[in-house]
Amino acid sequence: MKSSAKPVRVRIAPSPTGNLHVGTARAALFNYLFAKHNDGTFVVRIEDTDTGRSTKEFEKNILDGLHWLGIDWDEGPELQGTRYLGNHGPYRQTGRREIYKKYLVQLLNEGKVFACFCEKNKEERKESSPRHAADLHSCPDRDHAYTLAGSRPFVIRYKNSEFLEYYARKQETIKHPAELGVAVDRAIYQGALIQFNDIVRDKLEYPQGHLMDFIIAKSLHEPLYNFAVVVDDHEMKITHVIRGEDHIPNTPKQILLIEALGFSRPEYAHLPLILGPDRSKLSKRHGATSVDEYQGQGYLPEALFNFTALLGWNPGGEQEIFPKSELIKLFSLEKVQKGGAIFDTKKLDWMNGEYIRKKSIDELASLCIPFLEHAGTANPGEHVRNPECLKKIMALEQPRLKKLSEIGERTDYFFKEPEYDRELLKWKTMSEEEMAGTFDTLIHILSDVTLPQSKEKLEERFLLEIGTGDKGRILWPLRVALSGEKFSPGPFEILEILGREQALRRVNRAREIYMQKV
RNA sequence: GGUCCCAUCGUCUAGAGGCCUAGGACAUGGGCUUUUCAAGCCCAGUACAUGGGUUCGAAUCCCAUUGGGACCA
Repeated sequence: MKSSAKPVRVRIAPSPTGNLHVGTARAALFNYLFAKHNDGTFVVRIEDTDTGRSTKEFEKNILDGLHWLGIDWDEGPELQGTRYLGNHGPYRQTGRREIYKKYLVQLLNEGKVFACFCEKNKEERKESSPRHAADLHSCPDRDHAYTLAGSRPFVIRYKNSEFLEYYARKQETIKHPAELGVAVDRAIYQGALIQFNDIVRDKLEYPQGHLMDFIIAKSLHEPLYNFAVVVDDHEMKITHVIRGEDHIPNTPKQILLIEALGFSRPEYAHLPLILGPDRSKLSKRHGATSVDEYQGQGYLPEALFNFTALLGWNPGGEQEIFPKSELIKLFSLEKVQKGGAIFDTKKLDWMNGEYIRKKSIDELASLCIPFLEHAGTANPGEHVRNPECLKKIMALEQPRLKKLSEIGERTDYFFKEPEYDRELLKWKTMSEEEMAGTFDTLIHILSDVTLPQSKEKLEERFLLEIGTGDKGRILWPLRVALSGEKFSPGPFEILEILGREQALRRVNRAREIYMQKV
């Protein structure tokens, strides 16, 4: 998708205060798809701070998670920004303090912000102020000249109320916001309505009267999110800001800052939220929320990528399974959904199964080995060491598996003799005599055949013996004797893998277990 | 509480005024196949939140109500 327009540049700004949340991953995914679709650049900038304790660890987790999903970036912390269009780094907020300071000083000098030395901390304000007081903050410092004198703590506030006064002067009928108190009528403040375009939802607007002086930095060295992100978007030449809907309320503040700094406005696209089953924003109380948790449960990156891409976006056809390249080809922000989407793991499970079935046996085997070892069932078993055997097991489980993490539990009977209830051996309503006969037949056949043999050959041999009767009479007890499970793959497949010695031992043991109690 | 955003099956969604007695997928139920479970194939049920407009015609456009969510406090 070559476009003759200027190349798009998008970014994500994860804050390393936790693991890679699926919401962040989805935002990354959409940025990635958009960038790739338009032959543009995808930037990762880390919104770190000094206060975060395990920031480094979380950052690694986030970047690893993105890599695992198959989302790679053109500029970001690991690549040093050397791949495209020169260096826009550093890509960590803590490395850019001088840049922020420069713009902070500029705004102070132009009188567009002021240093506020109010001692009132957050708790005090909460208690002493009427509702909305935080929005209508006024303090004696706002009229003072900027000074660094004194070591008192201060915050830097954007002087929004001044601009409101300007609008007020333009229209004589307008009252000063302070006089109006809480009720700010948007019609009265028409002139102060911040409007911006959103690719997903068309026009959005916000009454400026609701954001009076707001804090943009805690000090010259500690910029806050809204300020830092505006500076970085400008410095990094970001053309499209694609992020979650929860950022809509930040946008007007950022626009005010963009205008104060004389930057140009990027295009905005706000993505619908990913919700939990109760329709509130997906959070820990809903269960797994981070990409590494899904990885740990044995979801394939392709499946999670495909599933997440279709959460809040759809290319319009009836297809469900899309390889990454196809998603890139089809992606468009215009087709992004407006309403939030519930993260439905049932559908993810199905999709994961589809991707598991697409894997080659070799790939599946190497993906499963860590899970087998983790489950402890593969007691570094001879079967794991024996690749031929492992492959056969994989082929058996491939159509059944929804998550790789199930592999241990599903196949542990290959690695150790199964435990089961005596009654499970009985097929429908067989009598004791019939069961005894079945065991005789099984031992007879198993002693006769030479294993290993293909399951087709085995089946042929057994059917010869069984004749035209009810096959379950022989096959159900055999299957249970071999697997100990109520549900499992067929007896011939298991037989083929276990070998004669093991099979005979298990059938004999089954007979013992069955006879014991009578 | 204030502001903003959103609204098609249980869930993800198709739908850009007539192709809609609303299509697909997951999930659910039933069937085929079958020694069991999967996989596969076939079938079924289930949705345009409500009320007003606009229009010859509305899931689609406008308004209100209701409901949900986000952000701020």
